[in-house]
Amino acid sequence: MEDRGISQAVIGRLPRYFRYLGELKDTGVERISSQELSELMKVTASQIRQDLNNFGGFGQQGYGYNVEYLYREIGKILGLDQKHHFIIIGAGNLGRALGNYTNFEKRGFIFSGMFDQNPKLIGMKVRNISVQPMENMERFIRENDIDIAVLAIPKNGAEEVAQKLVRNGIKAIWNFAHVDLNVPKDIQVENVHLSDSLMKLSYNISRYQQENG
Amino acid sequence: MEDRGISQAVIGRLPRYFRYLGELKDTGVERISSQELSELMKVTASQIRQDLNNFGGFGQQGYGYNVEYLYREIGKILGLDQKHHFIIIGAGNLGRALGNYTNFEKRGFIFSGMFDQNPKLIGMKVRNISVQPMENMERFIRENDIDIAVLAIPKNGAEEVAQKLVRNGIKAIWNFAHVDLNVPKDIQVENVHLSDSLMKLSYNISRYQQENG
DNA sequence: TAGATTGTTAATCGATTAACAATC
DNA sequence: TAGATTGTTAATCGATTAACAATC
Repeated sequence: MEDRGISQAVIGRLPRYFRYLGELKDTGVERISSQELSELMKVTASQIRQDLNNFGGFGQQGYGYNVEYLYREIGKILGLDQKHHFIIIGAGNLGRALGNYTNFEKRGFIFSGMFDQNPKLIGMKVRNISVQPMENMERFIRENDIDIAVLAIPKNGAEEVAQKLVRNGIKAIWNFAHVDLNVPKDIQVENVHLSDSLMKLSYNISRYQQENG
Repeated sequence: MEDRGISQAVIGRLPRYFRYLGELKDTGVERISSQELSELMKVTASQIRQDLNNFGGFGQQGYGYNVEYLYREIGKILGLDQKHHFIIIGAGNLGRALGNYTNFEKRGFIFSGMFDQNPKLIGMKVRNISVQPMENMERFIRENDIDIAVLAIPKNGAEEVAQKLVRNGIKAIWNFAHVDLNVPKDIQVENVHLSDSLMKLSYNISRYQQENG
């Protein structure tokens, strides 16, 4: 398994490659060299070749990379050729916003259910999905082959819900709650801590001002 | 200026320190050693000490760190002692969700305006803020001392809006549009590419399955 | 074939961890 | 003072970049 031990630094760059290649493909570009791509993406050509060669040789000496082919291969590496059913926990503003993102469907992520503990929100529709009470969640996961749960609830309830998710066989949690979840390491967790992101921005504003008056 | 050239790796960890210290403070913990904090946060004590010493010596030999003091100092480093006025461009689901996050206010980020090009959304209220037409944006930025713009629009319009923001003196862009913005380097940009994040999750699911059958 | 460009090895750079003297 | 723990230097580890032989 040569795929083992790919660093998260590399994995974190794959979606960006995928995006640029998709755009190139859509504008009819057939081939591209690591040099050209590096200028477009503002990274080194060396890094591009190193990154790709973690997964195999997708290029051809003297030619470069076939855009369509490379795009498709990176998609496969990212697992976008597979379908994933996901549920959203939390039908607040953020949960509803995520539920309405139709783009996820294009990448194989299928919005299958939505849950909330607030009785007022039960029955509300987000796209074609009705919000269900939390009590239905565990059974729903087991019966509907759900692999991803999107946690869009306040941090207080997050840990408890996460434990339930794990017990019912969820494979991955996309965590928007502002807390670090404590789950077994075979459960994949991707954190989106919006306020952390905003603080980084804040830091960089202050820093810039300090350095430049 | 000893603050110069702090790596983004370090900066990216500051909000997490800030969060843990805030929780410790709220539970009444007065002092903590790098060792104790390292166990809590699952990082090395060495990394904590190194990270903090980029900004100064906040601890005391034989004692550790005063939680309250360190919390406050990291807050200052992050610029959270300053007020930042922000506007949200795009009153779609995501824009509205972000506008409704009252937590940002606690950190000094003040929601001051919201804009959309869709006539149907003009006048809609998000908290106490009315959605205004895009035409008002440039003047609003100049007249209301806005430093941060939250870009919550589709990628197609993002670059054009970004240019307008820059021309009117915005300092930072919190970019949720799925595109890399082309702005001068004195403009701080923090990207939140949700679909990239989801793809990383997808990769890790596939990888885990491959390695474990 | 000659030219171009990959795949890959080697060199460099930066970030993390370990160790320990300084000091509270 | 003795013990604890920082601040900081040194060692290690990993990631990025450079270089170039392989090859299309």
